[in-house]
Amino acid sequence: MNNETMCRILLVEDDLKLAKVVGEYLTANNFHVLHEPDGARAGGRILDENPDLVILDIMLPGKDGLTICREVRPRYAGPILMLTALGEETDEVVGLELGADDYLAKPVRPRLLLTRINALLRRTSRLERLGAVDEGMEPRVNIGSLEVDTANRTVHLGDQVIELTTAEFDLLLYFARHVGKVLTRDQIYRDVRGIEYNGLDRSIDLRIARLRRKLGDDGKQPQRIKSIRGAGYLMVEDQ
Amino acid sequence: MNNETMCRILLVEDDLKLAKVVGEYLTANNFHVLHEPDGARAGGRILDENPDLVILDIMLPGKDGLTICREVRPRYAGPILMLTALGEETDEVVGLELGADDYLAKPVRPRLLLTRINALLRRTSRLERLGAVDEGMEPRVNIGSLEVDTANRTVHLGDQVIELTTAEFDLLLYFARHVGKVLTRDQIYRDVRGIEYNGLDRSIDLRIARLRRKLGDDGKQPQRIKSIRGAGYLMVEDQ
DNA sequence: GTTTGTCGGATACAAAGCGTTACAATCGGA
DNA sequence: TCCGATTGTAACGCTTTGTATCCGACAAAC
Repeated sequence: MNNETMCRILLVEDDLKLAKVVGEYLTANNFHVLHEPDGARAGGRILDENPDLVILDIMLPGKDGLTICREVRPRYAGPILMLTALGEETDEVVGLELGADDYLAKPVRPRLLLTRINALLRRTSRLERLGAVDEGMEPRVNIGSLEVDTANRTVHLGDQVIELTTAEFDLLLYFARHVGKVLTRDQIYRDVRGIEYNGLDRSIDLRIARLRRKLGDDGKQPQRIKSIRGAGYLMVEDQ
Repeated sequence: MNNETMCRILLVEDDLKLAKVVGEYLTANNFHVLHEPDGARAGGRILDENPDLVILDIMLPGKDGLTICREVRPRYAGPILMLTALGEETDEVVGLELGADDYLAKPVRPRLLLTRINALLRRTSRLERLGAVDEGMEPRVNIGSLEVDTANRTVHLGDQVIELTTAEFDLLLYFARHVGKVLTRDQIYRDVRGIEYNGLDRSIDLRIARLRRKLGDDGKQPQRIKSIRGAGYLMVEDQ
C-alpha cells in the first residue's frame, strides 16, 4: 500500500483509553484508523472492512484475540499484529502459530508500534496479499462447478481449465471469497485495485465483462456474477 | 441504513419503566423507537414493521426471547440485539446460535447500548440484506407454483424460469416473505426502496405492474398480487 | 341512477445504469 | 527496445427504472 489511498488499520481493543491514544497517534501518522472494542464482533468487522492491517488485543470481552485470529485467518490475508499484556509471553508462540504476523507486548509504545506496523505493511503489500499463498489462507475456493486455486493461480470450470489474466484472476478470487455478498464498486476498487472509486470509472465493469465471457457467463443473463443495478455485483453459487 | 430515513428500532421489553428510559434515550439520539411489551405479539410485530434493528429481552411474559428469535430469523434479516438479566450467562451462547447478532447483559447502560446499536447498524446495512446468504435466512421461498431462490436470485414458475430485473426481484422477494399480508405503500417504499413514501409517487405501482406481467398475472384480475384499494397490495398463495 | 372525486392500471417518454465494442496506453518478456 | 498481451478510456446503444399522463373502475354523495 502507498500513496494511492490512505492505509486503513482496524484496531480491536476494548480499553477505550488506550484505543484513543493509539488511534490518535496513528491518525497523526497518516493512517485511517477504524476501531472495534468488542471481541464478538471483531471477526465480522475484519472481513467486512478488509483493512490493510489489524491490531488485535488478546484479552477481550466476548471473544479472545487468539480465537478471532484463528477464525478469521482463512478469509483475511492481511497482516495481523497481536497485542498482549505483560506476563502472557507464552501467547506469543501460540499467536504466531495461529496466523498472527507479529506480536507486541503491552504497555504499548506508540513509536515502536508504528515501526512494527510499517515493517508489516512493507512485508505484505496489497500485491502479495492478492498473490495468496499466505500461510493459513485456504488455498482453494469452490463455487459450485468453479474452482479457484490460489496456490498456482489456476481456475477450473468443471474439468476444463480457464485461462485468466492477472487482473481477471484477482477479481475472480475477490468475488469467490465473498460469495453471496453484494459488493459495491467502492469496495471492489478499494480491495482489488487499491484506489478510491470516483463514481465514474468503468474499468471494473469491463473487467467483469471479460471475466464473465471467459466463465461462459452471458452479460445479459449472468448465472454466476449478477449485476445488482444501482448497487454493485454479486457472485452466486450456481446449480 | 442512513440519512435517507430515520433508523427504526423495535424494542421488545415488558418492563415498562426500563422501556421508557431506553426509548427516550434512543429517541434523543435520533432513532425512531417502536415498543412492544408482549412477547406473544413480538414475532408478528417484527415481521410487520421490519425495523432496522430489534432489541429483544429474553425474559418475557407470553413467549421468551429465544423462541421469538428462532421463529423470526428465517424471515427477518435485520440485526437482533438480545438483552438478558445478570446470571443468565449461558443464554449468550444459545442466543447467538439462534440468530441473535449481539448480546447485552442487564442492567442496561444506555451509552453502551447506543454504541452496540451503532456497531450493528454499520455492519448490516440494507444493501447487505439484499445479499442473500445471511445466516439463518431461508434460501428459498415457495408460494404455490412460484419459487423464489435468494441464493442465486432466480425465480421459477412451475418448471419454467422467469427472468426478473434487480428491482423486480427485490420486490417479489419482499412479497414472497410476506405472503397473506397486506403491504402498504409506506411499508413497501421503506423496506424495498429504502425511502419514505410521499403519498404521490407511483413507481412501486409500476414495478408491480411489470412484475405481474412477467408472472403471467393480469392487472385487472390478478391471481398472485392483489390490489387492495386504499390500502396497498397483497400476495396470495396460488390460484 | 347520476355525479364527482379518488385510486390504480396502462402507456409513453426520459434519465440513468450497464454491456459492449473499438482503440489507446501500458506492461512485460524477448 | 520492440512486439504482443493486457488493461484502461471513450463512445455507443440497449435495458432498466422512474416520471408524467391518460383513462377506466370504484365509492360515496346527491
